[in-house]
Amino acid sequence: MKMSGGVEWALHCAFALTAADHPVSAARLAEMHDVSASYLAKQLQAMSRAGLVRSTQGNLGGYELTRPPSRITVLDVVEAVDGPTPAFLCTDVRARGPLAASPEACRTPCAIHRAMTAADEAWRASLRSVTIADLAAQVTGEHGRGVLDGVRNWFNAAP
Amino acid sequence: MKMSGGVEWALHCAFALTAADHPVSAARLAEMHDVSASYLAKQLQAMSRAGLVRSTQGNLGGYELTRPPSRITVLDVVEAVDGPTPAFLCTDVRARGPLAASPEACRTPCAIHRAMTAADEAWRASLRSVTIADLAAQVTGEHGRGVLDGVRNWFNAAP
DNA sequence: AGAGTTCCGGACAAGAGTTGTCCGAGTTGC
DNA sequence: GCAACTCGGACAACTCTTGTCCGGAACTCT
Repeated sequence: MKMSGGVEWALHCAFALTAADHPVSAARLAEMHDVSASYLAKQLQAMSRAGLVRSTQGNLGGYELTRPPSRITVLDVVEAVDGPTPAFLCTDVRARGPLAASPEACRTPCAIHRAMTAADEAWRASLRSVTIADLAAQVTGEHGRGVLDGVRNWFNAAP
Repeated sequence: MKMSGGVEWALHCAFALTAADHPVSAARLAEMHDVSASYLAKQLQAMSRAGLVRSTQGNLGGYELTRPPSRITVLDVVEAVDGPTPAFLCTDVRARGPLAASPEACRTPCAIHRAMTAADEAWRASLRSVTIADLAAQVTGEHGRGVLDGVRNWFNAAP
């Protein structure tokens, strides 16, 4: 089981956009993190489809957050990029083979399915409890306010 | 993000082996669940490597649980088949690019890394809280004792 | 209005990981 | 000792992710 690597990029972008007061282009975000611009664009488009960021075209266009960072959870970003589908999908094994359970017994999800769903929900709840603003607060609390200021200055500097 | 489909098979096998008092061959387990025998063998080998089941070769060989089902958690099976690697792997994006953080600032995992690790741990804790015996108890509580008895009888019947 | 940016969506190739199959090594029972 | 049966790991086929690229549309500045 592996999560899409683009999730990490998207989270870092969401964190960086916290310090921006202008739209930031995808190319600039890619340059900042030293990652592929073409591929990062794909993640940003996914975030745009999910309504987390707003994209403006044109000369001074780019991406900006649609909501205050305290209203964007880590789960929002993960689901936007990686998809909302749970990792475990039940194929109803109990309904196959010579000992197949009766169809009416399969109306409720099986015990295995429930255990996996509960774990998935615990995972989501944990990600839902952390917002982008929390991440920013942790970073400034540990490494000082200079980090976000540096990002803002770099965004405002000429390319 | 998608989990290996073999995890579901392995869990069903672990559940079925609860009702067995003899070693059961991989072919018989595959026939019972109507899945590919060759591929199911791979999952059983992984469980054997993890020490969850013991394999005996020869004429009446097969697989059997090494511990009582109350000592085998769902997480044990998931990690045996799907691997113990967490889904999220941090590539230390903050240490790259023109705004790279200083190396000494990267001694501790970044905030994003911590959030993902905490969620992963919550997921694992949920899976760890359910044992194979719990699954069997749920099934008998909902569909009666006949289910496990049927499995046992089918195992004891001649192929 | 025109030129220069920028995003958007899709098509496309490369790579990794999963899914599935096969045959040899070893063991057991007769 | 023999034969039958089993597991175990090595071997392809396939799907999905990763990554790239290009044309079209929209916006800003001159």
